[in-house]
Amino acid sequence: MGTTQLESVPEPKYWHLKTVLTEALDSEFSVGEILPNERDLAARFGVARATLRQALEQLELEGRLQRRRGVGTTVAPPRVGVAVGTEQHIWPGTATDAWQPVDSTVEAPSAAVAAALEIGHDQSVHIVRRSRMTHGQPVAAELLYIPEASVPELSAIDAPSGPARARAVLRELQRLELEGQDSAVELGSARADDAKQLDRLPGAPVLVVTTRFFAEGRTAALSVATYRADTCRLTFGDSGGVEIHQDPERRAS
Amino acid sequence: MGTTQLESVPEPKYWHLKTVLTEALDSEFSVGEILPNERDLAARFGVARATLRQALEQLELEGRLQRRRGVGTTVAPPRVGVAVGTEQHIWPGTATDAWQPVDSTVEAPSAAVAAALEIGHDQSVHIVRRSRMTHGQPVAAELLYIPEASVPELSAIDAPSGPARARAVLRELQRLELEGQDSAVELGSARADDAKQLDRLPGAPVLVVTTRFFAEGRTAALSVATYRADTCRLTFGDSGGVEIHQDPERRAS
DNA sequence: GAGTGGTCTAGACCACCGC
DNA sequence: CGGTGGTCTAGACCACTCT
Repeated sequence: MGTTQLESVPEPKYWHLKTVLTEALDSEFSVGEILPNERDLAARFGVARATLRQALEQLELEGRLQRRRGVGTTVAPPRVGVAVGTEQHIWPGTATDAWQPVDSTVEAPSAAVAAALEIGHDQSVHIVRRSRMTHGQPVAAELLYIPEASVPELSAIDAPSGPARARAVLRELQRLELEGQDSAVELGSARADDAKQLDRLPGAPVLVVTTRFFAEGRTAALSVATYRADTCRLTFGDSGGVEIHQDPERRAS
Repeated sequence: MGTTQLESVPEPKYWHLKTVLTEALDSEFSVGEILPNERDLAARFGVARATLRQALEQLELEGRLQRRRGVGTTVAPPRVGVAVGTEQHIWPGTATDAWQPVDSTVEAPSAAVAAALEIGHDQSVHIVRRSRMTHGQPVAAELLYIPEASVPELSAIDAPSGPARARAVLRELQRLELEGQDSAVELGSARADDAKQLDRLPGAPVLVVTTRFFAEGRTAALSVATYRADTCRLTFGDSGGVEIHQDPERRAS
């Protein structure tokens, strides 16, 4: 009876692997360093490649690793904090805007969008696509839904297409005075077009931030922004940077 | 050359599967209904079980399915919106509190926690464990770190242990007047203890909400709350319920 | 073309739940 | 106990990137 515990709950191999790798990342690797390839790592740990991949996938989900097909697996930098809660950073068109307009179209809204905007299913909306960059990397792709009622002066289409068109819509929208906003965050997986914009594969985990903007007593716009879950930490509130994790502090080489 | 496109980008099977299943969920299934088991489903679609599971995993990640070992796969209800942004709902001990105290200990803080609380590594902190319920289901597990300086009257330990002890700490903390707070959201995977509290397997995807509470010009407390990513939509701001998804509206049988 | 990660297979066994 | 989802294997081929 003096032995170690009988292990009534044997730990899955991939879970143990993840722990070992986490410790290795904390102590033996520096940011940007490339790991051995999956086949070598699997052999080194004496497991099947699929099992190793299960561990790597979790580590990537937690933002510790970055994997790129055809290239390799590298140690990821700490997640970047991106502000999503302060009005200044979000209300389209503000000076310190991290968003880049991509293009814009006019379409009939889906039922869900129409409901959130409190408009009829037949009233068309402007859809502005934007892209958010941080440190030269794309971190978010956004679809901004704007009822035509919010930009009444835009009846005649002056701007041809592309970014110019998007900017024209945003310029009109900016005339409204923002009265409040309302956000929700949930986990999703990247649609094919978002994935391309975010430089990820389709299905990659993303944080979907849905924001309603209120002006003139109505819902003036609806933003659905998908952020890369692996590289982003969304910050709300006054100051911008909490730097806390459950695990011990990390170090660089 | 009159044929369909040459498909220079063949869609992965699991991705196509996911699409098919999503449509089936939207049109042919109602919330709570149980799906055929994985072996049958795989056979029906003519794929290996592992491939089918890849599709199911994504659907579970998106909150469309719920899988329980030994039981089966069921159609998940829409995600519940949980408010995390309003001070009233979070500041410990408020009347309309959805949190249930579990227990409390005094420990030396990890380096990361000490840094966030701006205290020395040697000053011990109270750690209060709480659990958040919604609709009878556990949705979040929290660790609240409270420097002893924030609850000076608590030097003598009156309450024995467990929930009573936790409540005593919270009661003291509540004396402080909250001056502000500061949150960040990121994706993580559940640690073993959190997973048990959330009724999930270790490694399950969670949304980690890190909140700093400010009072008396200091960081008075630090909360690290892990929410079930599959069932929760975190809401910030005034009103509580945005109900938007990228996909068409869902229906019930 | 060589090397990487991404997809897929067919099978096995295990842990858990409810009967 | 039978049925479920969870883990694991050993192999194959594909898509991509870089040189």
